[in-house]
Amino acid sequence: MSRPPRARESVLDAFESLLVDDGERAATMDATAHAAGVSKGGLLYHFASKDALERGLLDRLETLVDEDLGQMAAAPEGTVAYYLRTSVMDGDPLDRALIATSRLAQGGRADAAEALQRVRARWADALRPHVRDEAALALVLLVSDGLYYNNALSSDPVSGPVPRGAALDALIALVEASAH
Amino acid sequence: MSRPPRARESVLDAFESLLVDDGERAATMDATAHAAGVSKGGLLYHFASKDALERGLLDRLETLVDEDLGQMAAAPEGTVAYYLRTSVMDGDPLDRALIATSRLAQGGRADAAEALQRVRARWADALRPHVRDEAALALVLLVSDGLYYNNALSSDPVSGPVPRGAALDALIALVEASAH
DNA sequence: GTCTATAAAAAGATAGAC
DNA sequence: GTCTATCTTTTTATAGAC
Repeated sequence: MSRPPRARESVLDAFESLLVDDGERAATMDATAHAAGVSKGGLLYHFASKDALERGLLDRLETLVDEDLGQMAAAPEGTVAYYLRTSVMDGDPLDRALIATSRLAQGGRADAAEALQRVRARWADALRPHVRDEAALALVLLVSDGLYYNNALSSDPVSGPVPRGAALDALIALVEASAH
Repeated sequence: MSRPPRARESVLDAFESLLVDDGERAATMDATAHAAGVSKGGLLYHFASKDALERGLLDRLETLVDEDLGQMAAAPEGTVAYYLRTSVMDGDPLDRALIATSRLAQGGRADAAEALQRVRARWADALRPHVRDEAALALVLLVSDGLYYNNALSSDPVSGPVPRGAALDALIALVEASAH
């Protein structure tokens, strides 16, 4: 278990927060350094370029997805239900890394878009044994993508058009009925 | 029917194309002017600022959604099937305006995000009479959102993870079975 | 309506002190 | 490891000629 430097992690946290809360435009190196409480020079010691900073975020995403795949396999409510429920953003580290990466991808960062497609393919492989056929798999994946898309759009993650509580339960029941 | 100046429209086309093809980062005023075949001064005559250019795109989206709602109500295959089928990007003007607006939204443009939520609400109102309940409505909307999200991520709109042909037909059948 | 020239600010990156 | 100072390039915007 290699422990990355604290300062490096808080720079990454700040970059991620700026992306999630204010969009790709706002996530400059200057703003990131300021939000992390370091100078631009301090930031550049840990990440030598904007590109390196972005790669740092993609690496973090990869690690968090590894962990999530483990959780998913062990979920008592079932793989599909776990996957859908955790697609509704509640601000956990994976949610944040995913939204932040999606902002980079839409900004025109090709490797961020590729990273997102890669993690989606890994989730697809994990779900496939638990659904009836490919159409059912597509349905589950697309509903999850839709949930993330809406999470990414609304500034307020709690209100907005994303179903929560009983509405989310009903949606999951509906998808599971089609998929199993 | 007010006919907007040709040059103005081609500036808007160029801006939209840059957003769709290369991302928000690439869609600068300089690049837009160049792609439209005008000078920066020429562009600024039609759109006095970056903000005005972006508002121009949002206005275009609004108009195209008006037209689409008319088409949707008259679709012989049914409202839900029409909605889902046209959520798979085939490069028509509405697809492009929607993806371009989504890039602006993720870039941090609050009014673009609001515009997207507004058009989503209009589609929801049009679909509601044609589905069983709110969970079914959420399902249809989220599958569509998921399709757009994936369209927006893959540089190549034809390959990539979005179902086409028979796979799309199977998906639509599955959703309709749950929704009607 | 469209152009060139130029200003003003912001962004990414380098150099070197501490 | 972290800082300040500086440089370069890019981006937005203005002014004014044609």
